[in-house]
Amino acid sequence: MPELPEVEVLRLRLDSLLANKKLVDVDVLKSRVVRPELPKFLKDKIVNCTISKVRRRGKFLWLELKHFQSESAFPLIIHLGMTGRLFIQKNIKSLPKHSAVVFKLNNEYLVFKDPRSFGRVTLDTDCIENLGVDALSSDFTEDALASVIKNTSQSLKARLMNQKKIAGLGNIYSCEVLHKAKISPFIKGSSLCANKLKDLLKAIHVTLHNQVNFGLSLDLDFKGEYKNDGLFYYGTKSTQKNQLQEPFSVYGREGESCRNCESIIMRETQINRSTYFCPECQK
DNA sequence: CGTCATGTTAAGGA
DNA sequence: TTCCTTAACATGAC
Repeated sequence: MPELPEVEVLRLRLDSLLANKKLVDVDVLKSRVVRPELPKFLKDKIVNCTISKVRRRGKFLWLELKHFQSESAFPLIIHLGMTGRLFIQKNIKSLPKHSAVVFKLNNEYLVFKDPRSFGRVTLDTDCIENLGVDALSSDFTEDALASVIKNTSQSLKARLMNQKKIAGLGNIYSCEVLHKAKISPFIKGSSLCANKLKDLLKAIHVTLHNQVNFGLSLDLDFKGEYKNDGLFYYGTKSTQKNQLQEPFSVYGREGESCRNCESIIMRETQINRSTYFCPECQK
């Protein structure tokens, strides 16, 4: 589920559903997902806290918690990893397979499920303190982008995916953004001219905003099924006929033709991931 | 059977 | 020290 637009859509929906609700209990079913602290420590800290706000930076989501007497808030951080999903159930008579953590509220349950267990629930703030600038924040300027992509031996795409430099772009949207800006994923960032740098910044903004709007347009119902379950999921294209499709330009389109120039989209391995690109548009 | 998958990070090398 | 590359984590879809 997990790049910036999907997490942002989830954040907006969760914020309206969870604000001012109280955490009554927590049940950790997959202890691997709660790390590095122990599940008991987590439970002791968060039970009886109230959720004041749901926040996000990059792909990290957190519930801002307050103890009933205390003024200060602290974050309960949730990262979805590759397969994490969050949804709300009225009861827990049947929990989905691979449920990892169940948060009990007064009249409902917030369920975190994660088959691959790459996701994480934690009180340890190291992971958000070391993040780079959020790709949708107003601090993500031309200067910020320039300082991230120059003075390195890494390829431009590797740089875009480095969360310590820019928070929010993953493999899908890094491919998409570079195609939109018509820039090769394999070049060094230092070789980008000023105009191309502007194109790239704009492509990042437009692509991410469009995807957030797309996600908000989906009809989600938080029932915890694979479809319409409260998650903006990139696999939605395989659901109902009247559902909008996520229109990727290059990602997952190896062998298909580029919509700009008709060339065949290629796939190559780069930093252990698949990079999809148009060899004509992105020279 | 084999290959691929939206992500992070510990460990090792330069 | 810092910066970079690789392998590993665990399960499912095709």
